[in-house]
Amino acid sequence: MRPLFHPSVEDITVEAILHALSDPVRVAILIEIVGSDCPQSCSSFLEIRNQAIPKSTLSQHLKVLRESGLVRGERKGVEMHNTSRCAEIDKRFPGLITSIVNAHNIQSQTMRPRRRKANADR
Amino acid sequence: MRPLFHPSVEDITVEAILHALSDPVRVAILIEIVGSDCPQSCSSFLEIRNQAIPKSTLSQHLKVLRESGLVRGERKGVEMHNTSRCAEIDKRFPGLITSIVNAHNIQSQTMRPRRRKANADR
DNA sequence: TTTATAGTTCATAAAATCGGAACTAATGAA
DNA sequence: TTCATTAGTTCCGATTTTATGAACTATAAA
Repeated sequence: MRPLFHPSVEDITVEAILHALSDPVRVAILIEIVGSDCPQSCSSFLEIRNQAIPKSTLSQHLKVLRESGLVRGERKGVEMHNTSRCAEIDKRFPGLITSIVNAHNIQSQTMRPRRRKANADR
Repeated sequence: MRPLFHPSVEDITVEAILHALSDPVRVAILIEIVGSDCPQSCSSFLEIRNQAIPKSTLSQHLKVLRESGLVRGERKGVEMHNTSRCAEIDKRFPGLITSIVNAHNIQSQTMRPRRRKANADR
C-alpha cells in the first residue's frame, strides 16, 4: 500500500481546495473533522448527513481532501487518524476556509426544499 | 435559443459557487468582470491569462458562472453583457467571494514553477 | 496460524468536460 | 428585402473524471 501523499503548505492551491469543498459529502466530512477535538477515523463517515456512503467512495473522498491539503491522514494501527490542516491553510489563505464553512452553515440554516438529484437518497 | 437561466439569490448554493471557482479560467473571468467598471462581452475572454480559449468552451464556462449565480448575463444586441452578482452573494454569504478572490491573488503572487498539465499551454 | 477490522486499489460503468462544426440571432450594408 | 458579419449557443464525439462493487492489503487480536 502506497504511502499517503500530503502536499506541503506552499503547494496547496485554491483550485484544489475549492474543488474538494464543492462536494457536499466532502464539506460535511471536513466540518466534522474540524468540529471534533480528536482525530476521526474514515469509517466514522460511512454515514454522514443521513446518507450511507460506500467505503470505496469514502476512501476516494478522503483522498481528495488529503491531496488538496485540507486533511492530514495518519495510519494509527488498523485505522486512520484524520485531522484538519485548516490552521496551516489559514496562514497561507487567511479567512478562506472559515468563510466557506461559515457559508455552508448559513446555507444549511436557510435551506429550502430543493429538486433532488436522480438518486440522492439511496 | 433558450433564454438564459439565473438562479434567484436564495437558490444560490455554496457548492455551485465553489465548483464554478475551482477552475482557473473561470476565476480569471470572474476577477476580470469584478474588476472592470463596465459589462464585459464573452468574446473579451477569448484570450485570458495568455491562454486562448475556444469559444464553445468559453460559452460553457460563462454558463457555469451564470448558473452558479456569480454572473449576470444580458443579451444586448448582438453581444452579451456580463456583470458580477457578487454584491448580492455577499449579502447571503458574507466574505465568501472576497476571501476566495483574495486567496487567488495571494496564490498568484507566491506562485512557484509547477508541473504543468499535459497541454496547458497550447 | 486464523479471523476480524479498516482502508485501499482495481475494473468498469456513468457522468462531466473539451472543442470543432453547425447553428441561431441581431445588425448593418447593398 | 437579401446577403454578410459578428457574437454566442448547441450538438456531438473524444477524453477525462467520478462512483462503486469486488478483490486486495495491512494491522491487530484470538
